[in-house]
Amino acid sequence: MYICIVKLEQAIQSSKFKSEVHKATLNILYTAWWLKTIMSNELKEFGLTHEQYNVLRILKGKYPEQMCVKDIGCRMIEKSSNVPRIIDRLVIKKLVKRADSPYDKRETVISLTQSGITILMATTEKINQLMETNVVMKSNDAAMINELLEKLRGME
Amino acid sequence: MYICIVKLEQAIQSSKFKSEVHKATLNILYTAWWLKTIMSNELKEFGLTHEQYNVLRILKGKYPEQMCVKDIGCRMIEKSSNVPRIIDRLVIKKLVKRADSPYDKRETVISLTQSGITILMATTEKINQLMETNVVMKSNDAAMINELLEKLRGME
DNA sequence: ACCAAATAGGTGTATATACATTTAAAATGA
DNA sequence: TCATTTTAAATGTATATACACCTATTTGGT
Repeated sequence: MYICIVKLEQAIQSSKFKSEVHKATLNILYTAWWLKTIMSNELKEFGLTHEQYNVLRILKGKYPEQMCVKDIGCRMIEKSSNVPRIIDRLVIKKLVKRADSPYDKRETVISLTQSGITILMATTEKINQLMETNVVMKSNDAAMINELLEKLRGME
Repeated sequence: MYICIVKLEQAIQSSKFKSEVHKATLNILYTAWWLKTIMSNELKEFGLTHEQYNVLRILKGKYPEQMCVKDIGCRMIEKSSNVPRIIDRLVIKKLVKRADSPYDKRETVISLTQSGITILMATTEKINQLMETNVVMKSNDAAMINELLEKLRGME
């Protein structure tokens, strides 16, 4: 997998874009794929997928509290992820535990296990290193990206 | 599906980011998901998935020439897409045709059918309208995004 | 209290992603 | 030339995505 290609033109072998706006759309989609690919590459070593890692990180944010499936779903980057089945796989690996909620019998509450915490810490360190060395972004560039992306999603 | 949420903090219900750089990473992933979601919503009307549409557009770029499967794959935004199986579904819908290459018997060459052209034109018009009204991006903002994204993927 | 509506989680299916493997054909090179 | 390597496409499997649908609760109105 060729993840070192920099220019969009090379990456998708095309140089005719309808406009800068059209090119930016493709660039965002391509960069997201690129980011997911280099991250997944590291996660593979830990037997985790990108989405499983996302769920673990979300649980960590509330640890040691438990979270219900819906609240996890609301915090996912990709909203349509099928959280119950991602949790199924984390349960099999004993990284999280599922239990009935005592307050609402419809809810299932999820919590990190000790081994979930351990793998998450090791993984996060690796991912942070990876980002440090592979993603070239100064803080003010990042702030600019954040501003521009939130602007483009806005519609008032 | 709630696609009108603008701020990343609201979108993923989290306000503690390690840094602007970390936030930008999540923002890129979220924005790509957001873009794919609003596009897929339009494509559904035509019975197409985002990836099928991508393949049709790539074929359009060379039309009326044929393209081999590998060349299509090289131009995909998401490189790991499984092109043969995406083509399977386009063949079933009679939007593309598969034929053996006369020059290299390993290759399969793919071409748009008339009905592929027709659906592609109608779809592209719809998608363009959608982008026009939903994606707020001036040309110089887009240029800035392109510059920043290519910079962050660079590693020299 | 009771019924209708909403909500939480889970299940089913088609498609896509990620990765490994297979088969046939071409390219290479001793 | 012939054997090895490389390449193109397809296939197999586990996971994820995008939908629709189902079941058990809870909520809310009357």
